[in-house]
Amino acid sequence: MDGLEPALPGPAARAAYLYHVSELSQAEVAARLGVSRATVHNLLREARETGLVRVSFDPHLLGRADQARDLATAYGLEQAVVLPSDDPEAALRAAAGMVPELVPQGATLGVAWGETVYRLAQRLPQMRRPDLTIVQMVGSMASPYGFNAEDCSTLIAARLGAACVNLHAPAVLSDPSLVARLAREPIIARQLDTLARCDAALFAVGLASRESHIVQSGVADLDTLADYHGRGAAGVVAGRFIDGEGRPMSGSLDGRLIGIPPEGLLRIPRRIVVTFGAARADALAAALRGGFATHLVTDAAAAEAMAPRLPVSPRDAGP
Amino acid sequence: MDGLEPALPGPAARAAYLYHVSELSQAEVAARLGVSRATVHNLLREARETGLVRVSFDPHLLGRADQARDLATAYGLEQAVVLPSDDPEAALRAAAGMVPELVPQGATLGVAWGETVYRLAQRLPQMRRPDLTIVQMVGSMASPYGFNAEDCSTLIAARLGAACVNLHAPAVLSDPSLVARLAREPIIARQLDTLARCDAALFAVGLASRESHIVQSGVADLDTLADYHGRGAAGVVAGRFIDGEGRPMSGSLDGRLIGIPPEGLLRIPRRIVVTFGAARADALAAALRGGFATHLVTDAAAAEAMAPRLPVSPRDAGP
DNA sequence: ATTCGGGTTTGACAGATGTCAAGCAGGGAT
DNA sequence: ATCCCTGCTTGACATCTGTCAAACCCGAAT
Repeated sequence: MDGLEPALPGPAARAAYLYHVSELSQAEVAARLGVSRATVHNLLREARETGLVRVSFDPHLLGRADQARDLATAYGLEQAVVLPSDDPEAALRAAAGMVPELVPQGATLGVAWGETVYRLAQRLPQMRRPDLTIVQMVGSMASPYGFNAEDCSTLIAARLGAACVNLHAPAVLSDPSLVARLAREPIIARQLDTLARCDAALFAVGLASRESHIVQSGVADLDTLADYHGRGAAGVVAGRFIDGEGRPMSGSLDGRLIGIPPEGLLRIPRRIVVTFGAARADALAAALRGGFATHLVTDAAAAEAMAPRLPVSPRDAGP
Repeated sequence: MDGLEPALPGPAARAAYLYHVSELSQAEVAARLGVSRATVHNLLREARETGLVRVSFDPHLLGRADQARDLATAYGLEQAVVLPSDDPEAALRAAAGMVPELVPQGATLGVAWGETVYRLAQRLPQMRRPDLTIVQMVGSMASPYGFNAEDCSTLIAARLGAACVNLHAPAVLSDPSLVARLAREPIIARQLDTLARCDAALFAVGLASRESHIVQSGVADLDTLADYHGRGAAGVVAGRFIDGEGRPMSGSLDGRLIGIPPEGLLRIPRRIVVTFGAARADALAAALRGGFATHLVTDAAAAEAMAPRLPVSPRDAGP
C-alpha cells in the first residue's frame, strides 16, 4: 500500500514548477525544457488534472456569508456554506472543491450514494490522501442513472487517493430475518463495524418523491413511497425516510435495509451534507431539524427557500 | 476576536467565483459585473493576493523525491522536501507555499527569527487560520537587515491570519542573573510557558560565521563567535550555537539568552526546518544530526552537499 | 521490409490576458 | 466655488495562452 508509488510525472511537475512557482511564461518553460509551447501547455493541463497544482477557493468570502451564518445558528451547525445558485454546475464544482477540506486528517469517511453524491464525486479534485478511508454507508443497488452504488465510494476514494471499503451487500432485502442473518456474516459484520467507527460522513438529502434515487433504484417501490409519503415523509437521508421534523420513520422498510442506521449516522461526529436547489429545501430543512448535519454546503436557492422555515429568530444582527 | 469580520471583498469574491469556478472568461465576467475587463483583471489579482483563491502545489511530486527520501531515512525525519535550486526565489516561494500545510490544525507554532525565516514569512500565502497561535521563540534584537525580531512572528501571524504572541524581551543580556530575574517576571514567564507548550516550531539553521544574523544583530560579538567557532561550532539553531554533531555548545552565552532552550525546542513534537544552499549544508547536517528537525524543506544544492555526510548507507534502494 | 494504428508533438491561428498611460470621480483644502 | 490630489477605472496594445488539424514517432502486425 506504500510501495507502489504512482509513477511521478516528472516533466509535468517540472513544467508546473517553472510556470507556477518560478513564474516563467509557457514559452520560457518550453525553451528550458526543450519542447514546444503547446507541449508545455499540455504538461500544465496534466499537472492540473493529476492534482499536482490546484486552485483552491476560500468559500467563506463568497458573499452569502450572512445567509450561511443564519443557517448555522438556526440549526446549530458547526459550519454552513451557501454558494450562488446561478450556475448549478459551478456550485457543484465549488462544493467538490471544499468537501475535502472538511474531512479531518486520517478520518474514516462514510459516504452515502445518490445522484448528488455521485455528481459531487465526479468533480472532486484529484488528491493524494492515503490517510483517509472511504466506506460505503448504504448497501448497493443497480442504478438507472448509469452509476451504481459502489461507484460513489470507489470514485470518491480514487479521487481523494484514499483507501476504500465497499459494502458488499444489497441495500434492501425482502425479509428482515435475512437482513439479520446477513449482518451476522463476518464479512458484512466487519464492514458494519467500520461504519460504526466513522469519523465523518458525507451525504445528500433526497426527496421523498418518485424522482428520488431511492425509488428509481428500486429500494422503495411506488406503494412503499405512497405509504411513507402519505404519512408525511419529507425526505430521505442515507436511504431512510424522515418526517418533517427529521425523525426517521418506521414502515414497511423497517429492518429490511442494509447500511448505517439513522442513530448510527447521528453518532458520527462530523456529518457533511451537500444539497442544492429550492426543490429540496423542505427535505433539507427536515434533515437539519433532525440534527443530521454538522456541516452544510448548499446554494442560495435552497437557503432562501428554507429561510421562512428557520426554527427561531432568523436574524437579530445589528444594523 | 470573532466579531471583527475582515470586510469581505464582495466584488473580488464574485469575480473570482465566476472566473475560477464558473469558468467564464474575464470578458464574460466583466459583462455580468458591468465593469471593464481590466477591472475584472484587477479584482482577480486582488482575490489572489488576499488569499481568496490560491494555487497550491504538491511538493512531493517535484522530481527530487529520491533525494528527499534519502534524507528522511538518513536523519529519521518524518518528511523531507528537496526543491530545485536553480531559482532561489522560486524555491523560497515554494517553501512558503507548503509550510502552512505542515502546521497542524489548532497548533501553537513557535517561530525563530533570522533572514531565512523573514524572507519565508514575506512569501507566505495569505490565509485565514484563526485556529493557529504564533509565538516568538527567541528574544528580540534590533536587526541590521531592515526587519527586527518581532517582525518575523508578527508577519507570519498576519499572513496566516493567526493570533500572535510576541516575546517582549531582548534576546541576550550581559548577566545571567538578570536573565533569571526577568524570566520570573509574570509577563515573561507566561510567554516562556507558552513556548514550552508549542505544538510545532519553525526555524532555519544559521551559520556560525560573521555573516550570521546572530552576529550581525549583536547577539554574539566577534570574540564570542571566534570562541565558539574555534571550538567547532557548526551552526546556529534558534539563537544557540551547535557543534558538528548538533549538540548545543556551552560558552560565554550560557544563561544569557532569553528564548526557548535547546531541550525545550527538542520537546516540541513537530519541528519544521527550512534551510537552503550548499553553504549551509554543514550547518544543516549538524542540526539534523542533533535531531532538531522532524520536517525539512531544503534545496537540491544543500541536499547534494550533504549527501557525502549522510550518517549511514545513503542508498540501498533497488536497481 | 512495409504498412498500419495509437498516441504524442508541433505549428499556426484565434482568442484571452496583462499592462500601462490617460481619464475620471470623489473628497479635502484653499 | 475651485483646485488639487489620490486612487480607481478604462481603452488600446503587446503578449501570452488554448486549440486543433497535420505531422511525427514508435511498436505491432503483415
